[in-house]
Amino acid sequence: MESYLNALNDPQREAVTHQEGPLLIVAGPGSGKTRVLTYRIAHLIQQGVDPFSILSLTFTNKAAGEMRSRIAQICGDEARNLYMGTFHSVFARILRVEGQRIGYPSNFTIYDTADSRSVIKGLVKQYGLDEKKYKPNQVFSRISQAKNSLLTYDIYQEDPEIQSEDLSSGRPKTGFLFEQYVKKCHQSGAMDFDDLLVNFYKILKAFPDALYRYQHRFQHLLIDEFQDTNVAQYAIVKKLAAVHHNITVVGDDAQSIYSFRGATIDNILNFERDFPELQTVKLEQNYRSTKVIVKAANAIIKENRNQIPKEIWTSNAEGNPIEIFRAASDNEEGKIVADRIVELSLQQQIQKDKFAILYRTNAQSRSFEESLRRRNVPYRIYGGLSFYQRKEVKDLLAYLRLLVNPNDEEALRRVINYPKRGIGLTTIERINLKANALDKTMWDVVARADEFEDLGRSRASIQAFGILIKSFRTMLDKKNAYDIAFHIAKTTKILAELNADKSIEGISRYENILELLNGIKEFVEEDTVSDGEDFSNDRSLGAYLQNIALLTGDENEKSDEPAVNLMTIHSAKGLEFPVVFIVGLEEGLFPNQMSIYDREDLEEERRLFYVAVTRAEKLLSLSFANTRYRFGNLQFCDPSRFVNEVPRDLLAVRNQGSPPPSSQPNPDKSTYRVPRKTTTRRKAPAQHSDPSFVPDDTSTLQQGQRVIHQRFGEGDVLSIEAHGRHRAARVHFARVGEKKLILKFAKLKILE
DNA sequence: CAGGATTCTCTAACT
DNA sequence: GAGAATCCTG
Repeated sequence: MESYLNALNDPQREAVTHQEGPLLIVAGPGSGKTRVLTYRIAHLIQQGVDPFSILSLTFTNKAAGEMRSRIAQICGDEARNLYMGTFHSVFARILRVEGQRIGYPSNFTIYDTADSRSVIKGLVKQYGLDEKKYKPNQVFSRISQAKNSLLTYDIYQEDPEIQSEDLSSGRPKTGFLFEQYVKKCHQSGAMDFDDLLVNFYKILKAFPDALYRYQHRFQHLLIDEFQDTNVAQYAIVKKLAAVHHNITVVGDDAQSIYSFRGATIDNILNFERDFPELQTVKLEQNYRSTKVIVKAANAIIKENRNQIPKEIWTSNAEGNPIEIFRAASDNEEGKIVADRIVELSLQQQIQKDKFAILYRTNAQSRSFEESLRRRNVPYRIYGGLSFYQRKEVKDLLAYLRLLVNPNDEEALRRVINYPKRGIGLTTIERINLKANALDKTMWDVVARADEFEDLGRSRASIQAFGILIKSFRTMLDKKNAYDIAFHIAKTTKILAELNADKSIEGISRYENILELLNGIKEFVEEDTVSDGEDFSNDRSLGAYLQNIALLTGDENEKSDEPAVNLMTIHSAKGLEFPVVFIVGLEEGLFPNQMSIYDREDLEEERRLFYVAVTRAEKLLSLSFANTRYRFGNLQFCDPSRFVNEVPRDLLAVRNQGSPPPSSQPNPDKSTYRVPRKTTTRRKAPAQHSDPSFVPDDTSTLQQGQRVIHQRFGEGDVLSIEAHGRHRAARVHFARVGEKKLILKFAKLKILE
């Protein structure tokens, strides 16, 4: 039974058999990280550690599921007792029990980002703030950032630096909105994703008995993808491990790609400081990729200034050179890639599921979908709009949410007039005002509509709605989740209404509802769940909602036909494929426009490229297009600088596609150099390209001023905001639309 | 208040 | 180019 230790190399074995105390595993891509983690957990169990006392945290559901099943393969049933899942799902589970301490019901709702934005939008309206300035998205991400750094709204509102940032971005009321948002969520019995971290931390901090309980329950902590944890996550983990110090973290600074979400590499440095007796193991041997791919990866990451020096190596075969394709357009890029997939799978008998197409943004999937469909190549898209985010699905789910938690205001707003029952916006606002005046929730007002005279003409409809929901609620204890959901879909006529729509979209909506009902049925009938993060036997409606709230999209796999994998690079993290296509390698797309002005941002993009490259086992292919549709209009693109960072002797040019539309005589086919600034061939020649253009000092630039940019022409400054440590201006240019410019770098003349 | 027409906005990544 | 938000009319 100890035989699994023989399958490991020295550092791997050291990591697996490490006894007590803190352990940092620095794991390069393909170095057997997941294997080490799973073996380590299995080893702990074999050594007599109770699986109930092991907490293992991962970053995505995908990773969690994979780990659990791998451990089950070694340890069998015992694996079921492990406490294991994503940070969010594990903490959500704990908060069902502990949330009461801070005034949350055990059946609290989890708001997704759409719900959160909707709350903020409502608040902006309610307080009469400028809806043009206070965009829900921007306010929300500001609040989210604060929460992930464990800043409360009090601190936020008192911090002079934060306040001056909000002031200069034209949103001084953000702190106020933060406060109102938190209060509104609390009143609605709802937590957003960030609250799942923040509130757990709050409880650990404020209630010593709770802290004691979890410190002693979780004797061993294991954290995967540690480089992608944020301040809140680390603060919690640190508290939990403070007594026993049995904490293993696995990470790779070179693969840190979530700083936009508050992840900070400082956590690794803090870890060494907080646990001084730390032992470190480095896993540098790559078992995944060919020598060519490993060499390319090393060369790419060397371009970054900030990194822990290390070099991955492999004893695998040299392998084929990296292919590179130039396409005239995004559509042609789709065709080239699809053709190459067909060719390879025919020539070398490669199964379709061995291929992956990786892109920077979800929007890029379309040209590949089209070309694959045209060639009858099956494919599977990961990510994008999840099943549970579709309107019709959310609508029916909102009924279920409302039953379980009537204070869930977002759910109430969603269904109060769906299907149409004559309760329009005016009436909804009236209910809201009344609720605010009485310091009650909207549901309280609806439920007691008969007591309120002044609800206008729709009062009867409101009453009827209240009675309807109450009648559904009586089913909660008697019927299972499926029966309730089906009953609702039927009696509200949602099913009939969707079935009546025979358009293509209508049919698909109807099918989605049926699929949702099916899913609920499956959930109800399953007696235990052994994979995924849920391992309780609670089959109630509340349990169902909790179960799906943190799912992302790639569940519900129905076809088992081998299919080409399409996904963003972010969601490809942790995965590997024999043949990988990295597409859309163009300046402004990858690296993304937003990140090319700041070294740290650019380095994160480069790490993302590094992650993409290291997904490939045997064959790697890069491609870019000369033109691409974005915003629905044609843009000309330069090849990504990242292409040039791949050593030339590792590259093989596969084609030159159609000649680029501009005059470039397609010079040396063996290389694609990024044109230097001087040779930039932009369609619209700059109006002010004259060398005498002398930029003004923009250190005091303010919103409302008018500026001239060399290339973009005249524009109005919409706002000044912080961008990392720099000041940035959001400028609307008459010719090219809105751009965000880092003032330190942008050359601007001030007009007025 | 509902339904249709039109306009706007967004596109960076995920729990 | 899609999907949501807003406007307009009945």
